[in-house]
Parts: sequence; structure tokens; C-alpha cells
Amino acid sequence: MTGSCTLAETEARVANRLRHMNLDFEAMAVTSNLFRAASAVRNHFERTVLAEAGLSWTAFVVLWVTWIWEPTETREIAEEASISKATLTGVLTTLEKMGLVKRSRSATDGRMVIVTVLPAGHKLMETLFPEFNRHEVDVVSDIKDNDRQALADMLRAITAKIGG
Amino acid sequence: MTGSCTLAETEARVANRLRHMNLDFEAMAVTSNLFRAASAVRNHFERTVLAEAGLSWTAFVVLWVTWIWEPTETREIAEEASISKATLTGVLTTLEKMGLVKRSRSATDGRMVIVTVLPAGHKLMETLFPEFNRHEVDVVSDIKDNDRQALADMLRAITAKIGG
DNA sequence: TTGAGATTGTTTGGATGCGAACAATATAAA
DNA sequence: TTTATATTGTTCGCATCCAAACAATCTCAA
Repeated sequence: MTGSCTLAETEARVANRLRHMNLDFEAMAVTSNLFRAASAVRNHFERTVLAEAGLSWTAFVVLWVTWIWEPTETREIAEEASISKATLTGVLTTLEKMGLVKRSRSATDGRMVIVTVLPAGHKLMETLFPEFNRHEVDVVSDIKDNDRQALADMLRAITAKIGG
Repeated sequence: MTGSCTLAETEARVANRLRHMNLDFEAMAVTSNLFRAASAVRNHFERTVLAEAGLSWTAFVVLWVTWIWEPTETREIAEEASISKATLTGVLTTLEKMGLVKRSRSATDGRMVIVTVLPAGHKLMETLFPEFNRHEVDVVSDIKDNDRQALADMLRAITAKIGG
């Protein structure tokens, strides 16, 4: 070990370590870099834009989904946010404590809980989301204009393949 | 709300909801689908290959990183696995309880903890990782052969841009 | 009407996950 | 040598995160 390594060094080391195994290194590089990128972006956002607003990544996603779809039920939010119902219960409690959203029972179906965004939540998102988007632009700024569409399409293909 | 929606329907709804905001929807689509894909792949792996081995995603990544780089210190593992030192402490304790890795103090620097993979860990990875890789191949199977390299490169560009 | 089965959100128990504070150790300059 | 500073892994407090069990509610057939 000689301290910190670049991405290329890491992948070279991996290839050497696993040479005898007859693996698909290209597929490995895709999933490996998929998680590196997702993790890096998430951490970056949590430490900049979201930290200022006092929101975790998941709390932001849940607030965002609710903002787009409100009024909507928790089952739908959990699916859109790609988290379990159990996780959502806790996150919604957090967002309720912050005064950003509100839970209410459905009048037509006593099982369902309807979630709506409160005025404070709307006010927050009106400024937070455009700022969030400016960071998104920055994140993809090193990718050629013509390639961004294809990148999004390939990521969709991955999600679709495993039924996410 | 009319129940479950496709990815295209969701993005159309988002575009309509945010029309007045002057946003970059292409950049938004990239990060949005980056997390959808990463989350879907992670959940899929946790429920199939990793569930059989009794490993969480993070535990697997930590074990994998250690397997590639051993013997190595915890600081390095945390960086490679993209998790905090605090998180790693807990995960290493879990892996130690399972008898897969071992902690030991460095002889030359009393601050550092050196992690090595135990025989049970090696045995597990010799069969688990090739199986993991077969799932990786499946995940990218709908992406054209010629595009996979470019996809990995673009994901690397994102990570590099924000210094992940 | 009634009772079995399905669906919804919550609770439970345990494992991540992070920032901040901490103790132990190493390194540097004075 | 000594003192200040930096680095490492752990602990602490709290917020996710999930599967499974659960209570409440709905549906539909008998």
C-alpha cells in the first residue's frame, strides 16, 4: 500500500487480483462506477445544498416526490423514492417535525395516509430546487452535450432491466 | 393520481410541474436516473446474491475492498468503499463477528489498524464474487456492447468532477 | 351479513450511515 | 526535551434503512 490511488490504479489492481477468475471486467466497471458516481454525488449534495437546508438526501427526495405528486399516498411516495414503507414512516415523521409536510387520513379509504406539502415546504422548494439543479448542471458539465441524453438513456435501461 | 406510473410518465409530470422554473432538465434526468439505477441495482443484489451470503451491500463492498487490497488500513478501506470511518468501524465489527476478516494493530504506527481477510472470507469471495459478476453482466445486458465502455467513462467523469 | 383474504401504514429489532467529540499515537518545531 | 499540531480509529447521538410482524381497513364471495 502506497497511500491514495487513482481510479485507474484501483481498476488495474483489481484486474490483476482477479485475472484467474474469467470475469467480465467491462460489466464490473459499469456497476462499480455507477456506485462511485452515485455515492460521490449524494455525499456532495448532502454536504453543500442540502446541509444548508438541514435536509438529508432521503428527506429531500421524499419532499421532492411529494412536491411533484401531492396530494399523494405514502405507498406511491415510497415507490417513487425507492425506499421501503418502513423507512418512509420515519422520514415523514422527520419532515412533519420540520413543518414541511402534513399527514392526513383519506376520507374514502381509512387505510391510506395522504401527504401534502405545507406552505413552508413550498417556500423551501421554490428556492432549494433551482439551486439543487444548478449543482446537477455542474456535476454533468464535463460530459459532452451530445452524450448526456445517451447517458440518461443507458441508466434507464439498467433500471428497466431489473424492474426498478 | 392514477396509481403506478412509468418512468416516462414521471418525467413528463416533473417537466410540467417545473415548467416556470427555467431548469436544465437534461442534467436533472442524468442525476435522477443515476440514483434510480444505483438504487435498483443495489436492492436487486441485496435480495439475490448477497442475501444468500448473509451480507449487506456495504458489508460486501467492505469485504471486497479488503480482499483486493489486504493487508490494508481502515482509512484506505473507508475511502475506497465511499463510507465514513465511523460507519466502517461498525461494518468491520459485523464482518469480524462473522469470522470473515481480522483487525490487528500496526507494528510501525500505533494509531493504525490493519485489516486482513480470514480463510473463511477468502473461501466465500472465491465463489461469491464470480456469481456477483454474473449478475453484473445481466444488469448491463440491454446496453449495446460498444456503449458500455463509454458509459463507464462518463460515470468516471462525474465522480472525478466532484472529487469522489 | 359475515368471514376469509388482500392492502395500507406503523412498529419492532437490528444493521448501516454520518458529524462531532474523543483518546491514543506520531510528527514537527522550539 | 518539550510542546503544539496532525492523524488514526473509536465512541456517541441521532437519522436512515429494511424485513417481518402487526393492527386497521377494505373487498368480495358465500
